[in-house]
Amino acid sequence: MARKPSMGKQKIEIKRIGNENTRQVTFSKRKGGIFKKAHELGTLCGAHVAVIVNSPAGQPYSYINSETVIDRYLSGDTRIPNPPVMPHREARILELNKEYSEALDRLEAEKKRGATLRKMAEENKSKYWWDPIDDLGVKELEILCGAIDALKLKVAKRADELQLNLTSFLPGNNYRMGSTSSSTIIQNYQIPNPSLPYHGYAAGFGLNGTGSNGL
Amino acid sequence: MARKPSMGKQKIEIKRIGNENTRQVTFSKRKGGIFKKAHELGTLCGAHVAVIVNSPAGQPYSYINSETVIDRYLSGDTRIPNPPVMPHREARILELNKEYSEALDRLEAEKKRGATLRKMAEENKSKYWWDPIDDLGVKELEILCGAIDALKLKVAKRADELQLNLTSFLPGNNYRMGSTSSSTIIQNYQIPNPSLPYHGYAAGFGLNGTGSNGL
DNA sequence: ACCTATTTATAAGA
DNA sequence: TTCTTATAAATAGGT
Repeated sequence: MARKPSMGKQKIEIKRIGNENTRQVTFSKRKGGIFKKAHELGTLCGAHVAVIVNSPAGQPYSYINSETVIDRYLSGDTRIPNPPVMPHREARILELNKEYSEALDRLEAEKKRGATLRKMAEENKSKYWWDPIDDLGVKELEILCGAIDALKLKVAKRADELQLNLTSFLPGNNYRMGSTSSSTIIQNYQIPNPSLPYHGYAAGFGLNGTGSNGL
Repeated sequence: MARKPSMGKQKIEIKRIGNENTRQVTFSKRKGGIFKKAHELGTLCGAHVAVIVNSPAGQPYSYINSETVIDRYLSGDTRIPNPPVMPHREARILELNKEYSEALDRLEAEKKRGATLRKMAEENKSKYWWDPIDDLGVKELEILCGAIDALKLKVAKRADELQLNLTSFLPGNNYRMGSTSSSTIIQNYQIPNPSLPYHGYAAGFGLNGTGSNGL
C-alpha cells in the first residue's frame, strides 16, 4: 500500500521563513524544543540555564532552570575562575567607548555572543530590582531605599579609594554619611548631557567575544 | 564484516550524569547544540533570543542573537501586548510574599519558567549597570551618581503619590531635593533586619507561570 | 493538535 | 577537544 501520508521532514535553509503562518508554527515548535534542551542540559549537567525569547510579535517567553542562574549573581557569588568569553573590564571599556561594533562584523549580525546578560545580572547583586515602579507599595519603597543607600555607599567608598572629590565638580548639595562611612558622598549630580538617557550607555552595549561554538 | 565500531547514540535518562568527564563532554556538546538552535530560531523566525548558561564549574557562556533582546528593555520599549507568562504585578506580589513556591510544585523543580530575567532587564532601563565596582573610574562614577539620583527621584515621586512620609519611621537624616522635585526624600534608610541582605528579596525570587510547553 | 518520513542531534568510543 | 558511527530526537509538511 502507498503508505506515504507524509513527505516527512524536509531540509530547510536557515533563513527567515517567508510565510507568516509557517513562521509562527515553527517558532512555537522550536521554542518548545529549545526549552526542552535547556531543561535537559540543566538536569544532565547540573548547569544553570536561562533562555529568553521574544517572538516576532514581541511576546516574551523564558525558561529558567532553577533560580540559580540569576540567584547566583544576586547572592554575590560571582567568582569566575577563568574568563570565558571576555574579561569584564575589557568589555566594559569597549562599551563605554562604543568601539565594540567593529569587532562584531564577523559572520552575521545575529551571531553575537557576549557577556551582556551576565553582567547585567551581576550588577544587580547589590540592587533591588522590580518593574513598574508606579505599582510600588510601602514595603517595596522601604526596600528600595535600602538598596539605594547600599549603592551610594559603594560609590562613596570607591570615590574615596580613588581619592577623588567628585563633589567639587558636581552641582547640587552633598552631605556626609552619618554612620556607615566617612566617604565623600555625591548628591544631586546631573549628567552633563541630559538629553542622553542614563541607559543610553547600557543600551549602546554591544556583544563581544568570539564564541567557542561555530555553527 | 563486523561493521560496528560504535554502538551509536544510546538513550539516556534525563538525570544528572554521574561521571564527571562524561558530564563535561555532554555539557560542551549540548551547549553547542542549544546555541545552534537558538541561532536558527532567531534566523528562521526573526525572534530575539538570549541564552545564558553556567557550566557546573561556574563558567558562564552565552549566546545572544542581536542585542535586541536586551536592548529592547534597556531602551524602555517594554510594551507587552498580551501578558504571556504572568502579569508583572501579580508576579511581584507573589515574590514579595514568597507564596509563589506552592504554585511551582508541578512536574519538576527545574521546570520553572518565568519573567525573572525579563524583569531584571526591564528594571535596568533606569539604572546604569556595570560590574566590578572596584574597577570604576571617574567617568563611571559620574554616571553612577546620575543613575542613583534618577532612582531616588523615582522613589521620592512614588512616595509622594502614596502620600507617605516614610522619613517618619526611617532613621538617619533626610533632606529635600533641590530642583527637580519637591518630594519627600528618604536617606540613609536601613533595612529593619540588617541580617537579611537586600538581595534576599530578589534572591528568593521564584519563577512562575505555567509553561506552555510540556516536556 | 496529531502523524510520519527525514533531517538533526548526539552517546559512545577512539 | 575532535572525529566517527549508530541511533535517539527533533521537526517540516500535511491532515
